Amino acid sequence: MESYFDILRACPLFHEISVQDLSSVLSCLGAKVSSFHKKETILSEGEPARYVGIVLSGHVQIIRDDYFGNRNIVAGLGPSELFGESFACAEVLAVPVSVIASEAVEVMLIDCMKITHSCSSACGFHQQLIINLLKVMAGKNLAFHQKLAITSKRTTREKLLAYLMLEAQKNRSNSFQIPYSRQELADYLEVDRSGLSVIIRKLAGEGVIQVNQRWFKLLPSPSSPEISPDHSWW
Amino acid sequence: MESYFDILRACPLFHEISVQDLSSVLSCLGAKVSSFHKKETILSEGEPARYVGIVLSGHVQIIRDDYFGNRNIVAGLGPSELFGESFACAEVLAVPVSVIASEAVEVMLIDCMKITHSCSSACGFHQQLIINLLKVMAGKNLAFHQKLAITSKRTTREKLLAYLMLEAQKNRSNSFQIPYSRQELADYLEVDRSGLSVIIRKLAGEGVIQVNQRWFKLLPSPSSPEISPDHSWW
DNA sequence: TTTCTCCTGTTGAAAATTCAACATACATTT
DNA sequence: AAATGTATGTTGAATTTTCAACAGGAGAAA
Repeated sequence: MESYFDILRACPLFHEISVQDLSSVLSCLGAKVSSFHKKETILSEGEPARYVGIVLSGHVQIIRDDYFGNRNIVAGLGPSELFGESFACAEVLAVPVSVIASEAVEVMLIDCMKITHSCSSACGFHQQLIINLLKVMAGKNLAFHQKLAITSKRTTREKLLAYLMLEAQKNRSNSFQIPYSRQELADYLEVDRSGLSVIIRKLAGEGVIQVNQRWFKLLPSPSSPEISPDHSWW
Repeated sequence: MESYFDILRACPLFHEISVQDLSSVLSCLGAKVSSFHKKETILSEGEPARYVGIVLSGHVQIIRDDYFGNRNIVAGLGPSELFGESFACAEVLAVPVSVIASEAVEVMLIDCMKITHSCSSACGFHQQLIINLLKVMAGKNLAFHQKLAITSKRTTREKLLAYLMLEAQKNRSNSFQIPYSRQELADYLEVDRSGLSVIIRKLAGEGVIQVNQRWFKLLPSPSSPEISPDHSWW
């Protein structure tokens, strides 16, 4: 368990909780660690919600498939990030999405009730945990607004550029690596994969971006100044 | 203030708080009531977030306009519903959306800090308020998932039907009134208004729905059974 | 190396959306 | 009654997306 402390310290759920206390907090919460292989399902659509998950290593994706096989990637999550907290808090009987391991992943699972209900031994951390959970959820709501800002754009081109600009902002650099393959990026942006390919090539041809696999670089345009100092990357 | 008690009692933020205690809770929170005319702006994009809003009467819309004037209606909210709680909790310096009065509206505004930070007089309600706020946010997250399930559909027809089915479910009836005009519905579904008109007429022609202004009725199809007992409405 | 699979890019045709412009209906104001 | 403004439906052209099918390349496995 101790080997994950760096990840857990960066996890907003444990903000303001010291490393020394972490062990006792985790055992009070009954935290368990599980591993999943690439493509394995961590939580299936339709299941009741109970656990809050924390990504310890690897990546997971929140997905929703419709009856015709179209996949929508709601979000991708990396180390220190939480999933399932909203469903568990709302005590929904059937979660509307699935959570899958997009690559080999380790997650920590915590029964949400153990967070929101103070324990009998009255350890003094629940108050802080609840406040932290509140902030996590607020942050998740903001993330949803960002996703909406992307997918509400009408064309593939606008969606892609909106996404890339947000990624550049997150990475504080004009060049960055995205966590999605082409098909996954299309599923995230809610567009057709082949159409996305065409747009990417076109934007590169216009000198708006440079691309190499999962690497992207936003090139400064004459009108809009660059976001941050750029440096070559290939 | 007392005239709003029925609305406030139905507000999930005050769940498990008795009507007798409501007055003292509200004064402890420094709750204020404001009125806004139709189309007036309650909160402007770019402003810092501070207040949680509760709709007392009328309707508000959470909107985002892009630089080309395209409007996206993120959500519409009626009496007893909250807005702004995520931004206030996350203490964002510039909210990414605006909140406008889609019709004449009264709202109660509460400083979010007063909720999340226990007061000096140590009134015993903060713990309950925070738990309630947690559930509200969890519910908002679910609402976002629903909205994504609608807007991630690729065609206007699928978006409209997904929306109408959710409304029918909410109203527990195949016939219901939607809170949006045609333009607003198009902005909510993220599609073109005139194209939406065409689809609505087509669906009515196919016998899938009946429409009259804001009234919609989902007609049972041979394959899928109806959602609930239907009754004529015009 | 060879084979196989998966991922990505390409293409063209079909379908759907957007856009602009106009017609109609309804309500409100003058 | 006339005028005005707003909301909605209609239409056709231009644009964009989707869909299906295929080709090339990278990597894994035999």
